[in-house]
Amino acid sequence: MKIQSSPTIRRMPTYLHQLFRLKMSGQEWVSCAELAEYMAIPHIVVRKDIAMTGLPGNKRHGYRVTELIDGILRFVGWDKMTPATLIGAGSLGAALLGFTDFRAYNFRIESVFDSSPEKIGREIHGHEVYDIAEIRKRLKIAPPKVGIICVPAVGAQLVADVLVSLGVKYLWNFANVCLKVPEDVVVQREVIAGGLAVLFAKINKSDSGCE
Amino acid sequence: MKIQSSPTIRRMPTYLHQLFRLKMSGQEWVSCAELAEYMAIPHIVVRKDIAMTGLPGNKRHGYRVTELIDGILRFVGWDKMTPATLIGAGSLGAALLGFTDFRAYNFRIESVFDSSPEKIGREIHGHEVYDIAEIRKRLKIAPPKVGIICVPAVGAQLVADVLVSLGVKYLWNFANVCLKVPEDVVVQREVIAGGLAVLFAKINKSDSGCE
DNA sequence: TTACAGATGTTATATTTATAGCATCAAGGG
DNA sequence: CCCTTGATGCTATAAATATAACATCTGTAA
Repeated sequence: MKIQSSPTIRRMPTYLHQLFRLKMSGQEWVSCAELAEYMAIPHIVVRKDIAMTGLPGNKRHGYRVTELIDGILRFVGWDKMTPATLIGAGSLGAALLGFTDFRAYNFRIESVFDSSPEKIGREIHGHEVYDIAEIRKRLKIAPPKVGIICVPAVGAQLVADVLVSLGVKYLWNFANVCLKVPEDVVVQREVIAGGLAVLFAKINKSDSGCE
Repeated sequence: MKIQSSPTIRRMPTYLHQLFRLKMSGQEWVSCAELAEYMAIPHIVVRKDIAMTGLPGNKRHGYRVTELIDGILRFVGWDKMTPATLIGAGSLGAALLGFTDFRAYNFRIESVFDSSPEKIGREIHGHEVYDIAEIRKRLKIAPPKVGIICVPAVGAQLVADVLVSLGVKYLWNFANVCLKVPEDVVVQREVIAGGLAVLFAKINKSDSGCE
């Protein structure tokens, strides 16, 4: 029944993404100020965030890019491989399957399920779509750690129940409902409209002329 | 250069969604406890959130569902119509076009653009996809208030520049980059991996056995 | 009438997050 | 050799958010 959102943790993927780009471009060192400027946030925030990882920095050059990447991956828990399954290969599910950064996070979507005959058997971003009717058979032996729910709201609870009964303890829920799950199951719910609400809060503030 | 995420505001769409369902089912009154139980959060949180809207409640029955809906819509700024344009009709863009709650928020996506010949001219969830090359011509006269960026990371900055030059002051950015925009332009960036990071934070906590 | 239950409203406290200021260190240039 | 610059690290404060405890109101039932 606790609440937490942890803005610090939410910023980590953005740091990572930029760090990967820097690494690719051959840059060896990076400073808090540089990351902060890219993200348009105060550099203190970046410093504090990185401090949480426990990674020491060099007082002259900042942080070594590769070390910082490893440190953040370890901090978030992305240093070890995590298997996942995705239910619902609609547009949102397809978007997730096409998200390339997951590989860098060692987050592996190992199976994809859908109920629509048009989608079953098709391949999306290299993942074959299985029939949802086969989910028990396919996941019984080795249930993945994370279940990603991308089905329409009406079917989400049913999908969650099946996943839970298979032993999946962590759910990433994109459906527009709040799921009822046992206490030992953790749900992370994504609310797209939440971001829109925040945008509107900014609109209201700037439209009313203050600042 | 400020930072804010405002968990309170992010919860509003979820309240709304549930309230719409209650309204549809004919329920007239709702209590904080009922909303809290649905969302699996402490009821104090709900009370405080609703208090922010300034809406008075009835000490016996709680809040009138219709009044609460209107109060939240007004609080977020969704009581008046907001026109928007969406750039990038890939899977993510299509998912957004299929998000039905936008109508309830008076958030209207009036035009959709893409650069891919396969998509131009097609219709997605009732929206015809226009050629991105025509964006200046089509939006010059009446630029929408909000621009939704759903293009791949490489093209996002270019799209943002065009939108800004057309007078769009608010951007909802789903691309995996931080955009550089003038000071008077507001960007709300969505980071899907952020939610995954939060999920992993919960995994680490529960796996290490504390609690 | 009166006690009670169930709801909001109010006030206070704890916790988390953001911000600011200062100390410290390390290289480079006069 | 010392001073400056630019980076991290540390400590303190401010602001936002979550939590708790208590007060208040209102209908219902004994």
